[in-house]
Amino acid sequence: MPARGFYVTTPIYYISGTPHIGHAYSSVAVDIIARTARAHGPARSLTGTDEHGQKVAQAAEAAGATPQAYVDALAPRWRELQIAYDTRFDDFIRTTEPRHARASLALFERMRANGDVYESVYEGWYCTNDETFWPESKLIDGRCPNPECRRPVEWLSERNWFFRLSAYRDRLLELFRTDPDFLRPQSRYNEMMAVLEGGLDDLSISRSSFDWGIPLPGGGVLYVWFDALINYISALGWPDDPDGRFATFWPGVHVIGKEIARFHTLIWPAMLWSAGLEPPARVFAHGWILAEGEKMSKSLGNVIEPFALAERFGADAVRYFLFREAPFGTDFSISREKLRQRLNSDLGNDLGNLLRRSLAMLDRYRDGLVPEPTAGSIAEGVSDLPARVRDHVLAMRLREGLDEIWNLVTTLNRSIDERKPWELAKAGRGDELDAVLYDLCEGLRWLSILLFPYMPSKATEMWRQLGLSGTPEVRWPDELTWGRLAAGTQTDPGLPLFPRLEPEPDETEA
RNA sequence: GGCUCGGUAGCUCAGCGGUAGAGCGGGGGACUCAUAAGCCCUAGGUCGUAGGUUCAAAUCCUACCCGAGUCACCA
Repeated sequence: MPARGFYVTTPIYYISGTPHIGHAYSSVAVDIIARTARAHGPARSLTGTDEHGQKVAQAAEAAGATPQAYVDALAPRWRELQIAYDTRFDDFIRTTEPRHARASLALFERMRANGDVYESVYEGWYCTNDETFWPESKLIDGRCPNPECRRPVEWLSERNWFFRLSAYRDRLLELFRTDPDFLRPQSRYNEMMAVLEGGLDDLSISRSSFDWGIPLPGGGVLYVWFDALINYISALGWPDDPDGRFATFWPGVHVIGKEIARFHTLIWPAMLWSAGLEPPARVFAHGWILAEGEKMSKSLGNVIEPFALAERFGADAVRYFLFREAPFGTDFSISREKLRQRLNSDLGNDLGNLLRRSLAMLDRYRDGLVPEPTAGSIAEGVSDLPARVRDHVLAMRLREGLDEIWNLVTTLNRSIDERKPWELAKAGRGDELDAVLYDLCEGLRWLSILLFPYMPSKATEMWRQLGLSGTPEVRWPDELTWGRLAAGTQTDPGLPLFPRLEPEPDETEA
């Protein structure tokens, strides 16, 4: 861990959309990374909503509300998603907040002062739905070429501000070449390199045909994407930085969906450079969650509803599934059946049952009191586990982090079968029995701490059953030392951590 | 169509120049502390196809087939 602060963000979510499992996925990923980082030093996480743009203005009008009233009514839904998935952010930014407008205008002015912003007339065919200008050649029968849109386009002639993005191509190429980890995974990196090698066009960064956006001096508003990106630094208090947050936490790490890699790795760094600031430290573009191998869509009727999912399986089980099922970064499929199987097998059988059988034996043989270990232990094999988990998580190898943690789960289960506490008890070999029982409790304490970022609620319940005070949200370097668990601790077994789930009636069994 | 990524045991994936691996599922076994959980044993898969380079190729090169993505401002 570097001494400076660790800063990690989700994309800001377009407020008029419907929260779905992909949003939860981004948020949980950032939450896991941030909780792990906090266990080692100063860390901040950020999420929020993107509230400007013509689409929002039109939706508001259709709903008979002012844009501001409209977005105010929608914002709580996005906070609810955070609650449903137990994600905890240090800040939640809305692009309609004054602090964001201030930062956006300041950035715009700095870019202009540096000569990277110029005024020009933009004429062309414009699709309101996509908020995009299309070249004549792309139109299909005079309509928007986006297959999911296909609405009629209109001829617009606007005097707008443009950003000299083309001037930053060489610098971007250098960034990509000198830091191959700047954008991951590799496939996204390759794609952006291809775009760079093809050259960049200047970018229109204001709109004058509608007014729902951050107003510019002299008329017009900032283009929604331009202001959206700035959220990452406006939330840190830039440019005034009264609390020193920007100085401490920027540059940060952005977790995004793969479809917006271009904005985050080409446009955003160039904007920052133009204003004399550092580009983000790293961008991780994750894949999509598919339903049975297909993209979720309303027309296919296969949309997985995030609130119902968390309700049925529990936030922690879904969180676990999302990051155990596939390497972070790739597309993968989700289904209720797969989720149930993971829950029963990994969480119920391996982990939940380990806690239960361990505490049951402690109860039976030692009245639930953690014994004094006087014989050998399994400590040698696990000493470097926390560092391995930390390295994986902070490098966004979230699946590998869980794999490592599960090695300890397996080690503890195996150790029970090998050392056979029931035989030790019958034979009156008290020291050896104490050693086994201590190892189990201490191992479970470790698991509680290591799993806290992934499954905060269940990890806390483990902690409670182990009879520990406080929560498993502790500094890893201090607490993950074998033997810190105090002898004499009174444990408090409870209900099964992950009760077995029976198949749903409509579920097809494999 | 250009470009990118992938095609390895039933499923999900790791390996990426040196005698084919893991988890899950399936099959078998010994136990009993436990959520009929856990533990041990068990997969003989022409590593998409066809060529090539090499003493040696899932592992490098070429062509092709299949799937996905991107080029088109939805996590």
